[in-house]
Amino acid sequence: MRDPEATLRQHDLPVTAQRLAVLQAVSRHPHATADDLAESVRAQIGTISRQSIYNVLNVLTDKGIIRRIQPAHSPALYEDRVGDNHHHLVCRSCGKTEDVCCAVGEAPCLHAHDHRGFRIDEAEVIYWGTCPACQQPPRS
Amino acid sequence: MRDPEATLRQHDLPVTAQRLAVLQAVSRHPHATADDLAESVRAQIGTISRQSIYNVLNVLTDKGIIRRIQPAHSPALYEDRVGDNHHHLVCRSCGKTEDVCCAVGEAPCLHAHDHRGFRIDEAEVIYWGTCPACQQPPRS
DNA sequence: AAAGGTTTTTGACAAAGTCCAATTCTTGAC
DNA sequence: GTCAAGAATTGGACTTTGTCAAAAACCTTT
Repeated sequence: MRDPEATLRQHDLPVTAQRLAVLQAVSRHPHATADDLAESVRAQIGTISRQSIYNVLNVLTDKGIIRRIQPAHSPALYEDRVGDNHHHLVCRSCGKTEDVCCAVGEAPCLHAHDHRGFRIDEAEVIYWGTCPACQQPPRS
Repeated sequence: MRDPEATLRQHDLPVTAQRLAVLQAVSRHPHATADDLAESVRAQIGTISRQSIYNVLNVLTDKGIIRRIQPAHSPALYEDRVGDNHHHLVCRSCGKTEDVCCAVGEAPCLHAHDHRGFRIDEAEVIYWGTCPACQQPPRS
């Protein structure tokens, strides 16, 4: 995130310390939970209420400034990287989450299409597996 | 589901009224929530505890007899149809959920592959959009 | 029919997030 | 710069979805 303040203004959002800090925290910690972000924000500006964390994350998500992903068995994760329709790789064992580019060229990811009368606007893909660390046998 | 009782026995699960009823309810109501299923089961066998609903759904899911899907902003949904790696179409507005066959042939859905050292075992795809009913303008 | 192990039930509990009213802050006009 | 108006933040209670644990009831096998 180049200029968080400008980003807020561009979207007609009043600039507050909480919003700046949350936005920077999301930028610094991709795939963090609301709780993780609260900790990071508190380290930066002292205190913030739980409700504000959610308020800010919700408004930023609604404006499309950040993106929310919600893998099963996990609280929502937030990321900075929007508009490129990338997907995610999630470790079933430890929850480690990584970005992954759309694996099959344009379809079905970037190409919105209709199906059964549904107007489709997004294809969300999560690849489930085991990360390198969790593939290691536990050692004595 | 042809023979719920046989299915349970095939998986070494003791046959109970609760399990039979839950299995039949899942079969009759694809994409239902645990709560929906509880209602359906109660209509069939009178009463069942909330915990049993979860116990049964969990054991059936673990055995691969049913499948759990967890779209964002929704409690978990359960379905009967397993092993064919189909995907889902979800309406952002009303939550209506439909099955959809893998849209791009074999990849990336049925073909497990590795990426960044992750051992991938499943590609979960959710198509988000607006269902036909929710596309209608509200009428007076 | 009885023993043993599994399920079911009940009730408390936990995590993630939302609702609401009161307070504080930001913005834009003067 | 100051002030008013509207927006954001806070704190606390609450909701939803699901799990934990112990006691009671049940299913299978002998």
